[in-house]
Amino acid sequence: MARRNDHSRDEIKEMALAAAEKIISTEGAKGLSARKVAAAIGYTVGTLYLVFDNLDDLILQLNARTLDRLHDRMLEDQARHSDPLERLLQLGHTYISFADEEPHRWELVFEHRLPEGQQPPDWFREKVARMFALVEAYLQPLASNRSSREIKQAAAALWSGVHGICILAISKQLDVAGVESVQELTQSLMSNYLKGFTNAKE
Amino acid sequence: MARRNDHSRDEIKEMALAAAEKIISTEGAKGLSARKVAAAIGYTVGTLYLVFDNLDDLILQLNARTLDRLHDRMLEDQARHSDPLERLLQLGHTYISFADEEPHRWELVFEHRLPEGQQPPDWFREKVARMFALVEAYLQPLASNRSSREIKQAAAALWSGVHGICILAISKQLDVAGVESVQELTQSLMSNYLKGFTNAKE
DNA sequence: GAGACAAACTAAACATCGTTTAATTAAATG
DNA sequence: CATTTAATTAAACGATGTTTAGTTTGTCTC
Repeated sequence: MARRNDHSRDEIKEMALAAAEKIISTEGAKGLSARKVAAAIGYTVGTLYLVFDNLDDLILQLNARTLDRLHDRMLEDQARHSDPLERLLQLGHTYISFADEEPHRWELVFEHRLPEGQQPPDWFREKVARMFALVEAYLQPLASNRSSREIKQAAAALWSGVHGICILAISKQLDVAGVESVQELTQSLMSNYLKGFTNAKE
Repeated sequence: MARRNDHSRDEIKEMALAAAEKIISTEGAKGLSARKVAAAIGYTVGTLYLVFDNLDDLILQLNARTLDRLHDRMLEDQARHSDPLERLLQLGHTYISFADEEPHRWELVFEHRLPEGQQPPDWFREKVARMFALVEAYLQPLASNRSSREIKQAAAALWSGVHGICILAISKQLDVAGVESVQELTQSLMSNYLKGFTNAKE
């Protein structure tokens, strides 16, 4: 059969991404395959390749959704606080919580590698940059005496740190180090760093 | 042919790991395959499966070597300093340098995932724990007033932070954030955290 | 030294994977 | 109604991890 047109190209894309998300969530990155996604939405692999360039493209778009959702969550959770420091700490908390709730989906964002030499498209890189910018924005009022370059760097340091905790926690390597509470570790990293950063005369 | 016994099992293992290391270094994780390793050492896949349980086993042993080498480098570089703070900062520096020089090999250690539900063997987890212990040991003299639990947590925070920088740097996501020098970022993370951690009354 | 056993090694197979191809079907158009 | 055109599939290709059965060869025993 052909030209069924039961679904538009965009609809198929949406269905495929939704199906892929479900597979990832339950089976992890290794469980994802083109045929599995195709079967889940009642189409064949061929159709999938009509809508996506290849599997990397599909994964990239899936990761974009994850980043969007994470960004939304971060903005949402901000509403709970008005104190600048509290808001910043909340960012870290939300980041860890999200990764904890959706480990496989979060993992895929940061562990998927494009073929050697190939870089993610700009629209993807912007979504990552947006998260940095969020940290930067909330850091600003805490360090008004610092240059924008210093604040940029501090934001990068903070996010990298929280990100590192996230990764090690997900791969269970923090248990080895005797860490009891990941959230507590995150708060300690952030607040100690901020103490050093905001008080330092140098 | 059979029973050539040109090489002992251990020799084959050594050859295979060396070949795998070369493949990883030049082609990255995706370039690694059982057949490629086998061909590189003049044997067949079957022989490889006589010496390793499976590819995951091979990769695990390869990663163990990488961790050993990293640990050695860290100990070596320590000799350059006597000041405790300098030594601790040097740890971070060495970690970043190593990852920068051997990105693919380092990446494989922390991005390789065993099948769902399966955990790395104890001998592997110990190698990771050893690195935490190193940080902890050099942190001790800088925070003698802190409890061992607090020092453990601070060591975990420091290592997670440096680790996070490493990962984001390798996947080029720090460029997006406008970071110029990864080493500078690392030093800033560590020293600001330490300022906060060692000065804090709380 | 001949024969038997066990171990080393290979070739070939299996199922699965990403991706491409050609063929087929059905809607849209004239 | 005939024809074009686009949607969809079935089938194929080469590569993957892993297993299987078979073949070769060193070593041990008599």
